[in-house]
Amino acid sequence: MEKTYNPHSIEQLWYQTWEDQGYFAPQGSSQPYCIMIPPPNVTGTLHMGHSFQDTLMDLLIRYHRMQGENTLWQAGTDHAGIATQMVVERQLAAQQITRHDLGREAFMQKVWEWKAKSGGHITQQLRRMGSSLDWATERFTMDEGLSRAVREVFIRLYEEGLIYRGKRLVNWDPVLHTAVSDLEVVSQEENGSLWHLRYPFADGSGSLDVATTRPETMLGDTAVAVHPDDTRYQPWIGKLIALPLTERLIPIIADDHVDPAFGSGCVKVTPAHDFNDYAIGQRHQLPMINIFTIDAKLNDNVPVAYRGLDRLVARRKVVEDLKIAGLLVDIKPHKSMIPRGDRSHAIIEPFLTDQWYVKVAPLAGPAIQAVEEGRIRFIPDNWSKTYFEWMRNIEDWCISRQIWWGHQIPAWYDETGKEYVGYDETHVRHKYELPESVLLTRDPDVLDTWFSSALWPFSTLGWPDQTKRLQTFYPTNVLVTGFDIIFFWVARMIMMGLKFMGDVPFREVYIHGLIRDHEGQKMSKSKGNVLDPLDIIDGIDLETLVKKRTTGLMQPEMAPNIEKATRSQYPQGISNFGTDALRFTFTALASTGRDIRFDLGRTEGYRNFCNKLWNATRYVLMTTEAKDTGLTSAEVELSLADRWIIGKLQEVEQQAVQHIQNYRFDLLAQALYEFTWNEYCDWYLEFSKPLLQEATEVQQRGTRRTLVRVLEVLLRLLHPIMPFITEELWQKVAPLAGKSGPTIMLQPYPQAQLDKIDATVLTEVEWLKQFILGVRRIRAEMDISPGKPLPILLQNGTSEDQRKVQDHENILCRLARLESLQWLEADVNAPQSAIALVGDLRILIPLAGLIDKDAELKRLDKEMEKLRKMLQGLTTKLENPNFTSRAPKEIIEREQQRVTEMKASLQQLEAQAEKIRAM
RNA sequence: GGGUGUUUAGCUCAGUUGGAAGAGCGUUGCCCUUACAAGGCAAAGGUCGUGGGUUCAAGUCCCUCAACACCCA
Repeated sequence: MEKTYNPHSIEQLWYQTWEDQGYFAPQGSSQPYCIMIPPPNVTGTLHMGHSFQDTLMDLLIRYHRMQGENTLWQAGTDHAGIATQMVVERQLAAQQITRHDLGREAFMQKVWEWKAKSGGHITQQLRRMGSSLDWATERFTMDEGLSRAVREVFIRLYEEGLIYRGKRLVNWDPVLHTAVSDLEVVSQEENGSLWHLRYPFADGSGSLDVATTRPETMLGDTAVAVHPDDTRYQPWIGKLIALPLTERLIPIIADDHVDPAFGSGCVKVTPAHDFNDYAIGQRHQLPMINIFTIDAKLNDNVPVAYRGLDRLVARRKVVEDLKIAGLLVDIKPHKSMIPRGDRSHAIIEPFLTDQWYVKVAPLAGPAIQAVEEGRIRFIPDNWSKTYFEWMRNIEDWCISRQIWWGHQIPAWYDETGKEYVGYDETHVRHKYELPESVLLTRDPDVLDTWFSSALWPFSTLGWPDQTKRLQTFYPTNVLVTGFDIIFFWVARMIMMGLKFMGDVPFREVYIHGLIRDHEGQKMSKSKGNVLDPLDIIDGIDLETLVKKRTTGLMQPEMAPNIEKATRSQYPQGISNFGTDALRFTFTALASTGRDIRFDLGRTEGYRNFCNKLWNATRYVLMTTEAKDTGLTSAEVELSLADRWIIGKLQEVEQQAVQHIQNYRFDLLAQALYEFTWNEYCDWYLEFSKPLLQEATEVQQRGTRRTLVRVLEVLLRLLHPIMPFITEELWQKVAPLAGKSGPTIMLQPYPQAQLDKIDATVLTEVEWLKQFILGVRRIRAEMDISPGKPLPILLQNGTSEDQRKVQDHENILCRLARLESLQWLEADVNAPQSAIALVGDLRILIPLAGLIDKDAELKRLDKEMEKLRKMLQGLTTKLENPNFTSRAPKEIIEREQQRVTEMKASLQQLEAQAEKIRAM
């Protein structure tokens, strides 16, 4: 074995083997366990959020697979309507072609070609993470099968009246010319102005001032609203305004949603161009005047002078014209939230269009109930509150998009505009008895990508066919996802699952936090703080990293700052930490919080952990290979150390399973790290060294057997977190432990055998540790070289102490680096010494030539001071009659016990100090 | 404005039914000790955001306030 762990020499090879051998496929007929991958965007590349989430899913999957369950991790990607269409359009644009030049059919062909060529990028990256997805049954939301499921659901919902077409306000992207979902709109604070406009009364008796951030929309105003209790305006409610720049008269209305403290307390109401105003318009039956074209230019509903102007050009002209008319009161700087499309970066407009909707309320009821009744459990539980909050205020879901790439809506219109819904045109004609003479045109719109994602838990398994897979794996066990898409995806899957499968899509929803940078900032290209998981795995030099972060920026002026920050944060670039270290980092970070700060220092630490495990294995192999590791029936004797580490192993096995079941991956990582490093490596391997040198052959056989067996189990315990290194090492260790099999992946996950924990063994090893630590502490504090063997004297021990010293003399001498051990009678006057206590046992290290007398006195003083302080606190507590009369007996006894021990120690130390002083 | 969280060591975070304040990283010493310097041995470092309350006992339960974050409007 290499002296240093090198992830790259092992990772790819093992993944290839696993995939080729078909280990990722469900196996057997035992209890099924299934997780659906949240399908990543087919145009996407793997980011930190994915790799975090996929690590946790893979951990669960590997654990359950090792438990022998029939385990499926369903693979797949979604077709990402807008994103994919844009990618292909951009390629066409390079050849000066638009999709309209090609026509719909040819364009779709181009998209499929792109998908075949480049659509597998993210799935390749998932493989680099070690994800054990069942690739053989990978699905895509535009597959024929999934498309059939989409049509089926659409038609059934339509026939039940749960899908309808209507004119509503939607988020409109004026560049892409489509409705977009809330998730695709990013609102950010931008500098703007608040314009105060004067609206004169129609009867000339005065005017009102209104404040607005969007003066151009005044051309579509249909009312002015004030708060009903606002005494300033009460007299004018019901009066008419002569809307400036137009010929229209609009009423002054009262509505409690008006904030009297904002601006002048009067708001202009533009129901066709603002979501709040739309609601006001609904309440007051106001007319809605759409003043925009699909490009967000002013249309023919405004006076001629403004027609055809872009909204921002129109804004300047409106303001100018109002100023000329003397109706501009004031302009104040104002910060407001500006919604922009996450793809086009255009300002999104609330826009009145005909769209298809899902009537959500009837579906939401059962979905709420499923969570209330515990048929679906959120972890952590408090996310159910967020879920309920949203589900109880749910609005209808706009599912149509005005793009080409996606599931085209299965609706046809005749020449009068009447709609017919069916599987295809033939079916529609048959179903509605339409003769060939009726000209039908298909609705050009496609469905929101989330519509097909909502069906993912059953469409991937073959629905609407009642396949064996569907029967086996639905409902799935757990959904692993971020809280940001509870509304967009989780809730919709629950609704659709209940509706079409009659059962929940998953029994548990594990909500994890979102990965942020080391300062808690969201990672984004524009901030230049993005880390690419592949760069952490493979490493990247500084220049490449800088280049990667500063090219293709939306705001190129940010580049110098980004470059500076990057150079200062990663002066050496990023080292190649490997997949296992990255996975361990994610596992250790997966606590219950909602923000997770990612710090590469952690990854480095866990890379070191891999190296530790690697070298521990090297040691074990060096001491056991080609030797008898107790595989035959030859006699075996287990030492105290052997029995101790076997006991500790049972404890950590028990904890590991508990933590996985509780979804506390951070605690899992911590427990395994602690056991590996601080118990197995720091103590047990050290104990084994003297044993293997000095013990009898029967005992050595026992220790060698324990070394390999414990390591073999440990590798299995760690496998779900770190699949590669554990496989590599297991292949070497397993035969020595009497295990065989082609892969660690399919070996059983360790189960604790609690009867192997022996309390007396644990206490005895604890005693050994205290003894060794006592000597080491003096050595370190007295500046005695760690290499120098020390002669020590022992005094005042019990017969048990004497027995222990005798039994473990070689361990004590080796680990504490002792030259000699000698017992003194209690009444013998010991030479001037430094002292360490293990209970009543005094460990004396003669000062002669080694230790400064004053230094030892100082050390003793410090220790005594600490003891006195603690004693003080405990004594007052025990003297309090309230405590002694009300606290449970065990607690009181324990405290009394502590006082006794401390008093004894203090006495010993005081006597020792006295003695040194006297000499 | 409504909702949900967070506040514990220099940094990032754990902390079970209330019963001796923990880890990793960083810092400081000493050591290249035959598995590992990506290491070993040891040490320092905390009024648990504030102010109250319940209790024999509060990081933990209740209330107040403050700061910060996110979601919805």
